[in-house]
Amino acid sequence: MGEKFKMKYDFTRIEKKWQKRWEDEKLFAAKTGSSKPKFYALVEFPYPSAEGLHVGHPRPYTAMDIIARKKRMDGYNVLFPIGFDAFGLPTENYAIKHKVHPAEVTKHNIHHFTEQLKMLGYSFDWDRVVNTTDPSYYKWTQWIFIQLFKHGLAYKAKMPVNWCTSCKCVLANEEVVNGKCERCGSEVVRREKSQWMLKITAYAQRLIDDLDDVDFIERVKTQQKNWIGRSVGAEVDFDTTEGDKLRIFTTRADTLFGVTYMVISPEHSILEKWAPKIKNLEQVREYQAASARKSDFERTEMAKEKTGVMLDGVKAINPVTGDEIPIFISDYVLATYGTGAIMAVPAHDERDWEFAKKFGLPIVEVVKGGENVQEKVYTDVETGVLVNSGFLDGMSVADAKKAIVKWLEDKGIGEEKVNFKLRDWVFSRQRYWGEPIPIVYCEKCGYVPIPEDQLPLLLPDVENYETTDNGESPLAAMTDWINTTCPCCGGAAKRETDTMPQWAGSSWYFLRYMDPHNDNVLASKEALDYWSPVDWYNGGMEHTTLHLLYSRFWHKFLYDIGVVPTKEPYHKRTSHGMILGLNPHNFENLPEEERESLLKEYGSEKAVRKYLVEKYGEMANHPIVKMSKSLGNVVNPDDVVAEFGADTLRTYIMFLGDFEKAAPWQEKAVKGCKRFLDRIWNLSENRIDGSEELSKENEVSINKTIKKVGEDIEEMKFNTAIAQLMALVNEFSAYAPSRGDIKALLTLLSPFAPHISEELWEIQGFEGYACTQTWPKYDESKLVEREKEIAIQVNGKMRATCVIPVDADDETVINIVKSQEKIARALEGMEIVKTIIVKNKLVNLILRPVK
RNA sequence: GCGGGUAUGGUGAAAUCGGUAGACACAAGGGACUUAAAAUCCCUCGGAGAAAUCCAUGCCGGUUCAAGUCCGGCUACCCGCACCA
Repeated sequence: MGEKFKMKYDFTRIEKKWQKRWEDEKLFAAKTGSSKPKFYALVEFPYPSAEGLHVGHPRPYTAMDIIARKKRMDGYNVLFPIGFDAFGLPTENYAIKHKVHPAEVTKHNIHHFTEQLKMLGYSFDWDRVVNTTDPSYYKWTQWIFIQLFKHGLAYKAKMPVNWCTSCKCVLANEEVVNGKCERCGSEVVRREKSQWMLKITAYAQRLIDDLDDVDFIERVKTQQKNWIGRSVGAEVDFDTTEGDKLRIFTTRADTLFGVTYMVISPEHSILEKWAPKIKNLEQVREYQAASARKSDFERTEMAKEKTGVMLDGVKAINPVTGDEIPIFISDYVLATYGTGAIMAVPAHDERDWEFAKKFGLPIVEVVKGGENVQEKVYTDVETGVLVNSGFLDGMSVADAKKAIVKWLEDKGIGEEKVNFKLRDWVFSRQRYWGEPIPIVYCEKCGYVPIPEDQLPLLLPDVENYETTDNGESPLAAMTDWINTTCPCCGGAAKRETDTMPQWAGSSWYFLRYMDPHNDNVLASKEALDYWSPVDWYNGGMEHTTLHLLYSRFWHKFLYDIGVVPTKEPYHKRTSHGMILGLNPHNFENLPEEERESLLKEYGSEKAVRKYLVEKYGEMANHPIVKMSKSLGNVVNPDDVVAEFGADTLRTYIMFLGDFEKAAPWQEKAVKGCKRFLDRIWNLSENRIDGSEELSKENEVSINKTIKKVGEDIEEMKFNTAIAQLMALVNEFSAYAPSRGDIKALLTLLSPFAPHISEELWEIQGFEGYACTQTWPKYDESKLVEREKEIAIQVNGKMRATCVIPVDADDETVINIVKSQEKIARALEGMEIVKTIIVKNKLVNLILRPVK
C-alpha cells in the first residue's frame, strides 16, 4: 500500500470497462412514473447506412448526451433514447445489388451502428431502442395511417406528381430541391399518377399559430412559416362569354379596375369544357403538351422569358369595368396554387407586367405613386393611392382591399380567402422497403382499411426488389398477396401495392420511446401523460420542412383524436451545424511538397490556384467543404476512437466551434483535447488523500468553473465550457489540487468525458459514480478574488493597468491610479476634467491642459 | 427577387450590460530533458517600431468619455425558398 506507480491512460481498456458497467447496472434507464421531475431529451435517430457512423453523427449526439447527463445530475428522471429509422432507398438499392433481403441488410447495419454508438459512451436507455422496420413498430405506423384515413385526412387522388427518373418513384414537394431529387440528384419530371395523399393543408393554420407556444430557435420557426406560406387575399368570380364563371385568387383585389387580361394554368380543367369553342385549339394543345414535358427545373430556368397562348373564342368580363378581356394560358400560373387562374394587373404586378409587355397588352394604372407604369411596374402597397378605380379612388391600398372585398361579398361574386403555399403530402412510394399501406380496393366498397386487429400488415417477401419501369412497386408483381377479400363485403379486392415514404416511421417514433414494448396501443396513456412533450429535441436544419413539419402534423392529428396529451410534440428545438472537411484540392490544404513543386512549376500562387480550378473545378477555391467519399476527406469515428479514445473525440467535437455553426474537422487539433485529458490523468492517477473540501487556493477558480460550465451547457456553448475546464486544469499546475478539487473537477468533466471521469473517480475512491453525483452549486461569495486588475484609460485610450482591492471606494481607486508612474507622467501640466469609474473594471480620466 | 445568417490573428475560435480585443486550443519559432526521436515541460507568438508609441474586429459614416458590441449606409460569402398571383 501507498506505493505509487505510473499507470498509462489506457483509454481503450477504460472505455470498454465503463460502458459495460453502465449497461450492466442499467444506470441510464428511464423510469416511467418516477416522482422526480421528468426530462425528455431527444436526438434524431439515425438511418443505419452500410457506411456506418459518420463524424457528423457524434456532434448532435454528444451534445444531447452532455445535456442528458447534466440533467440527471440536476436531479431529473431523464429519458434519452435511440433507435433506427431503417426503411428507405439505400438499403433497398444495396439489397438489389447484392441480392440480399433488405431486412438482412438492415439487421446487419443496425448491429454495426449499435456497436459504434456504444463505443462513444452515450447514456442512451438501450432497453427502449426502436426500429421502424420491425413489424411490432410499423404496426402502429399503419394504425395511425388508418386513423388518418378514417378521418378523411388520407385520400387517393390522381394528380401531377414529382417523379424521380432515377429512383423511379414519386417524391413529396419537400423532397424536390431545385428540380432535382433530394436523395440522388437526378432530374425530376411531372407525371400524372394516382397517389395516396395526406391532408397536411388542413393543419396549415395551426402549424403556424402553435409555433408561438414552443421554444424553437427562430430560424426554424421562420423557415416553417415561409414554407407553409400563408397569404390573405380574395377569391373573385369573373364572368366569361361562355357563361362559365372563372374563379381566381388574388392578394391585390384592390387593383380590380386595372385587370386587362386573365391567365389560367395549362392544366386548368375548364379548358376541356371550353375546347369546342376554342378556335386555336391546336396551338393550345401544343402549349399544354410542351409545359407537361418540362421538368420543374426547366420550368424555373425558363422563368426569364414569359410564354403563353391567348384563347381564341372565349373572353372574360371585368366585373367592375364590364370590359371584355382576353384569357391566356401560360405556365407562369401554377395549377396547384390558389384556383390555378389569375386576374392580371400588369401595372402593379411584376410578372403580369412582363407578360403584358411581351404580348402588347394594355397597362392601366390604378395605384398612383410610382413612375409611368408603361415604363416601370409599381408594386408598393404602403404608400400608393387608388386612381381610375371608381368608388375606390383616393383610398390607400389597405382601405381599398377592405372596401372591394365588402363590395364583392355584397354582390355575391367573391370573398376574402386565405391561401397557403403548403400542399398536401404525397404519401405513396413505388418501392419495396417501406411500410405497406394497409388499404384494399374493392370494386363495390372502394378503398377500405384492413381491420385493426389484423395489423401489422406484413411486408411480403418478393423475388425482385426492383421497381418496374411503368412505375409500379415490386409488390405489384405479387399476385397471391395482392388478391384478397374485402373486409367490408367479403368480395374480391386488391391490396394497395405502394408503400409509405421514409418519413412515416419518423413522424411518431418519439412517442414509441415512451413505451416501446406495448402490444396493445402505440404507447400507454400513463407513459404518454408522464413523458410528453419532448423537452428538448436537437436535429438538423435540413429536416425543418420535412420530418419536423410532418411529425408536428401527425402529432396534432393524434391530439385531435385523443391519443396524445399535448398539441405540440416538442417543447424546445435546437439545431447543430455540419461538420465539414478540408478540401484536399485547395491551395492552402495541399501537402507542403506538392505545393512547393507546383509553385516551382507554375511560378506563382495565383497560377497554381488557376491550375487547380482548371483541374478540379470551381470547388478548388473553397478550403473547407462538405466531407465526401470522392474527395477522400471523410473522417471515420472508429479511427479517431482507436487513436485517441472516445472521450477525446467527444471533447474535441464539442470544442471545435460554435455548436450551431458549420465547422471544419481539423485532424491536428484533436491532439489538444487528448493533451487536456492526459493532464487530468496525470494529476489524479494516484490517490490524493485529505479533506474533500475545496482548497483555499483553487476555490475561486473552481466556483467560477461550476458557474460557467453549468450555464454554458444549458446554452449549448460547449466550446467555452471546455475552454473553462482547460483553464482550470492549467491553474492546477500553479496550485496542486486537493482531494476536494479533483472531486469537483471530475464531477464537472463527467458529462463531457464520462469514461476517464469514472476511472479516476474509482481510483480516488470516491463513493458511487461520477455521473450520478449532484451537479455542484457554486458559492456566490467565492466567485471573486480579493484583488482585481483594472484598466486605466486617459481620454478614452488604454494607458496602463493597476491592481485594486475588489470593491474599493472611488477615492482609493483614484489614488492608486494616480500613483501609477505612467499616469503620473500623463498628468503633468494637465487637469482632470472628468473621471469615469466602472467598478472593478476600468477608470477613464479625461484631461486637458492647464491654462 | 424574398426570407434567414455570417464576416475578429497563420488556423479553429473567445469577449452577459458598450468598458483591458484575441480567453481556450491548433500550427509555428526558441529552449530544457534525451545518445537520438517521440512524449512531456518552459518561453515567444495580430502588424509596424530600438523604444515611446501608432495601426488593427469586412468597407464608409454617426452616437459616446469609451464601439467587435449601438445607429445609418454599403460590400462579400453561406443557407433556405423561389413565376405562390
